[in-house]
Amino acid sequence: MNVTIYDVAREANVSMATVSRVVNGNPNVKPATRTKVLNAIESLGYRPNAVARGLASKKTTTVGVIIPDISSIFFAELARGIEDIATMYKYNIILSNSDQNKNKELHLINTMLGKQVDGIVFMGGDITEDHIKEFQSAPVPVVLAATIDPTNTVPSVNINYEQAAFEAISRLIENGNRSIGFVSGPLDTAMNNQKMEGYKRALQKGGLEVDEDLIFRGDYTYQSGHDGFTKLIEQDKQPSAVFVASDEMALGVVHGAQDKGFKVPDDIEVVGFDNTRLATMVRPTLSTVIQPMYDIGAVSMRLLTKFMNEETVDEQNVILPHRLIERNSTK
Amino acid sequence: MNVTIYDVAREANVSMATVSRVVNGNPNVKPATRTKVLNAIESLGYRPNAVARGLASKKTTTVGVIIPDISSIFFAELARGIEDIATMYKYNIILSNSDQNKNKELHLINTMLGKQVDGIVFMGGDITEDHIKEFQSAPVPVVLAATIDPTNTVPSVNINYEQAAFEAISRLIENGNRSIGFVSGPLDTAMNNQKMEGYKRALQKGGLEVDEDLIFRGDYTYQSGHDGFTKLIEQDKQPSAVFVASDEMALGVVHGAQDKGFKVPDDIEVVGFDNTRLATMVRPTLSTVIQPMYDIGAVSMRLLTKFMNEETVDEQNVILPHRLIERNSTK
DNA sequence: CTGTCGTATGATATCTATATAATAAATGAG
DNA sequence: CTCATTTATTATATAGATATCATACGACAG
Repeated sequence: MNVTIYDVAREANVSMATVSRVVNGNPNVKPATRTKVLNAIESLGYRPNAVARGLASKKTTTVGVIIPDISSIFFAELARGIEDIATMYKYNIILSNSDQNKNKELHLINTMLGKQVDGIVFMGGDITEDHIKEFQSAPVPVVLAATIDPTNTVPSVNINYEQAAFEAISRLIENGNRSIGFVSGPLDTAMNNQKMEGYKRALQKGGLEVDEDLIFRGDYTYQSGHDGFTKLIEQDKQPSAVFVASDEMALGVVHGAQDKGFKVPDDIEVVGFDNTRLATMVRPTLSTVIQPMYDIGAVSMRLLTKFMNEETVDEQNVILPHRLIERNSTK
Repeated sequence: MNVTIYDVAREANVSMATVSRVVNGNPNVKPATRTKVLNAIESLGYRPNAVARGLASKKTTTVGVIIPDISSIFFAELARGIEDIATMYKYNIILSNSDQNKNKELHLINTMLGKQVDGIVFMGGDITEDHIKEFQSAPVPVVLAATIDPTNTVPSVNINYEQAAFEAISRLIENGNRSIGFVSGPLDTAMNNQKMEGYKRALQKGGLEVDEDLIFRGDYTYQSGHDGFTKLIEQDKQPSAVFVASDEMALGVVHGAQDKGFKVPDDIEVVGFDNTRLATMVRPTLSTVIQPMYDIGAVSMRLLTKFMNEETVDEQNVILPHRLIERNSTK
């Protein structure tokens, strides 16, 4: 049997209420009593039972984190941002992978609510009405990280994907490219649609036509980037530049080009997205859109703490700054 | 106020005990009663409170996972293996980063035990006596994943790092290399010492001398691999091959070599370690030692479930197979 | 010296389940 | 049809903390 608050109380000759006060740093305890209790705690090796505490106080100091895939370099970085801030505010995180499967996502939300988490950070792809209903009926706050709710109903932290894509493409147009391919992510998410819109808007503004043959729908993997390039280069209107929706796919594009004898950036310019650590691990190093993943994680967790503490929040849909960094895969 | 088991009992005109039985799938419930209860649960939207359940049953179906850095591609893959098996066995995981800081590690263990986790998967570097003491006095089982306890006291899942390094070096010697550099990880962990021993044993067996100038101590980052190569190539006895303790550093070595005008593998052969996804994302693709990270995670979690269920375990220190995969960074 | 107020402490209800023992109902044997 | 057994159900203790309200104790004002 474990040592409980009651054992400490007996050992120190006080009531459990007093022990509780000492443990929780309540100031209304005589220093002498405090010492007595502290000694008892020490000598018995007492460690408060967080489960009992959670039941009595209705706070678990635990937050749920739902993530598509922790083994993805992108989400892992986000998760680290979340966890660091959680630790800073004395929360622990329960982390689960959803694989962006809607049923899993909804199920995980319920499991976590059952575990009485004090809040949830959600990362996913497609936010449906069912998701929103679930979030709104949840008894605790929910924050979306790097995840777009088209209705802007749920608090979230993102960058402006449309604008970011627009800027990247505009830069490629400035460089003189007249035919620009796009290796996209799966088009069932609002985030990817925003990138698509930015791509199209930039082309239009630059007086270029949108050619559906120059758009390849990848799945974020290196291999799909490689495949994407192969596909694009077969088109009549061969692209002289490719905008890619993630760095990992962009590496695939770079190597796909090199494997076919193209020189990057001389024959083909490539711009990635995210600025994961990968971007500097290729030759040539990758020009990419900086998406501050760690910060998005950190800011969403911080935002969540505000909701959990019932602090006032002036803007519940945070947009963090992005930036295009030009390395050696562009001219 | 939330709906509790008591509300359901009243609604269904049964006792809370019966509701509890239905919820937990106890067969001793009349089908008619079961239906009545299920309807009440449905109509009230009852969701069992896992915290109360945890307090009463002393089981939380939650396990703690202590990991050096979730944003590392290596550990992220391990974590995914852990989480998948945890999910399979209906456990959730509380995940925390330790940065391999001993105080943080010990503190996290205590926090998690306070939260009444049913078990712990621990990943770290240096396992000290303090760690072992902590693990042994813990009221729940602990399993080490990809982490070596020199005393073999604590259950663990690893590969044989010494043998793996030995084989990699032996292969390089077979290829005719007489001067082989080693870019190591930090040498304060048993794992890295094992790699070092394998390196030395292979050299000795091959009749080559161990030259401390050909050993560079990196820190697992790409940059340190790059630096490592620069350093090694300045030595009198220039290496014609480099064995690197991680893939990320190996990429650094490959690019370091290329940046200095060396051809890989013609001038310099490079062998990495781990076989992370990075290995196929470089040109040339990286020859490396396959360490099955996902499997190590999965097997350690599976091992932990056995301990938690008090099943018998025949071998508590599991060694998984490794293999050298030769790609294009070696001849 | 009494009454009041703030600080320190205690007693007890409460949180929401499970576990256990007691009881009631149903089933089967003789 | 009765009694023994098995199955179904209830009542209640319990897990280990916090929250709330009550009480005791000094200090100090009047």
